[in-house]
Amino acid sequence: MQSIATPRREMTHAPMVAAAVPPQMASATSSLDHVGVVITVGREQPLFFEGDAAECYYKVVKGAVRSCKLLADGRRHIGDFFFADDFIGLDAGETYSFAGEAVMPTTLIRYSRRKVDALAAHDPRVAKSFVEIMRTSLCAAHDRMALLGRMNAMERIASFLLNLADRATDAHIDLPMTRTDIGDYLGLTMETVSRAFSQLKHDGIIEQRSVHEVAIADRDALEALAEAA
Amino acid sequence: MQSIATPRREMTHAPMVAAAVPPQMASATSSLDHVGVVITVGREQPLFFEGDAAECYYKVVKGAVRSCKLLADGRRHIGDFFFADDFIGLDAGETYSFAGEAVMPTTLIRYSRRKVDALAAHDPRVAKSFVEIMRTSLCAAHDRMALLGRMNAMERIASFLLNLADRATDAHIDLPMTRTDIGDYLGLTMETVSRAFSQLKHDGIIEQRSVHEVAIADRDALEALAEAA
DNA sequence: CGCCCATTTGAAAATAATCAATGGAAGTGG
DNA sequence: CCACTTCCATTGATTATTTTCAAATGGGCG
Repeated sequence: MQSIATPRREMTHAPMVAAAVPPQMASATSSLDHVGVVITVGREQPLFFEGDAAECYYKVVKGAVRSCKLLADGRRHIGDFFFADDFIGLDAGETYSFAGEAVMPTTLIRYSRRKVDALAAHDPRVAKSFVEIMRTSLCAAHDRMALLGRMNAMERIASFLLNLADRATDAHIDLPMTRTDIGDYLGLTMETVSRAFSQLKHDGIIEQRSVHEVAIADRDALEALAEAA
Repeated sequence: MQSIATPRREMTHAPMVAAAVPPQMASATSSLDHVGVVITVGREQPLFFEGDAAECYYKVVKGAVRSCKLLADGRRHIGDFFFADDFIGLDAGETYSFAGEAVMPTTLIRYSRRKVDALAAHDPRVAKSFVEIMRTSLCAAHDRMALLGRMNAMERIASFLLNLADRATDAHIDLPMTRTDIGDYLGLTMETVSRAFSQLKHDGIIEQRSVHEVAIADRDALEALAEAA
């Protein structure tokens, strides 16, 4: 009875907060399917705004979503990126505490929160999978706080890339988001992000097929740069 | 049926992650009492280490606990401070993802995780209160990520003080932790923390009765400094 | 009373931000 | 289909904030 372990994602260099549904939960969450509706959202389009009444959960099918918070003077923080299989909204109270926006054209399943919560209330398997998602998110959030609080620019970028690499299916990493997005996610400016990428490329640690696609050429070196974690 | 709202803590300037048991849950969590053992821990003493098998939950009765993560080269990050009524450990997987240490002589209740989880498994009220604690923690964690990623030193300190003030029972704020602790919590150095306090004192925004006790003299000014959130 | 350790304060150094300009790719419209 | 436009990324130079290094102060505890 493995109530706790999440084989799916390693936490070694892993401050990625998004929580995919763990594989052993697949059957449980698939019971949600009949309350979900498939929707598509265009690039840079909002899913919901910060402060909106939180009436839906979402699961990403294809594409990428970011969660954003805006400070009073317009500074932006990206809380997380959500990719295929990631579940969005479990942490909401009455309202969403962040905006959800599509980074690229994205397909999602939208669930009525009311229905799903009711379903979870008398299906312990569903409830448990939700708790597990929250638990994983919480650990990842703590890892990312340490990253934001204590790592320098290159360490943050290296951790970020390793993180994405762990999620990726093949050798290359998709970066559907802009450099500004990455900066807002890592607590850096676009320029600092760009310089870090240039440095990694110059040092032969990554290769860049295009702006939005990189491959790790020297994983050991990248891990050394991120070793702080 | 208020399944969501947490009247207890306002999130306005509130990146404090620790989650107190919401008041409406008190009766539910009090059913835990007979599985808990009261323990006391001395100043700077460990409760558990990062990586230890997570066999217990804890609730602070009196005193203060910090959660710490160490980076490879010794840099330290404090994930959270836990005060009276805060619950510790719900986010643990098989092992603790951070160390728990008493900031001052502290009294806690230690719960067998196995027993509590079993209890939660067939008492929906307990399970629900746990989910609520995790949900609150997750929101607070996101707020604090934005703080760490996007706020400057003075904004972080101001937010921190307002946060503690919201939890405080009377007009003055207890700071049982050291300046280094505050720095490790806010992603700053001890010196930067100290300079911020000196500045606030100089500007008449806070008054310092002692190193570990301050009073907010000009709340509006402090809120203006923290307004970013 | 005196020692020790945390805090405060100061000066110098470093990291990242800001300001500014150039380069390049994707998409639009003629 | 090509040229134009626009937006994003890159690179460079300068500035600012915070860190680091160093010294002095002071409060609490034995």
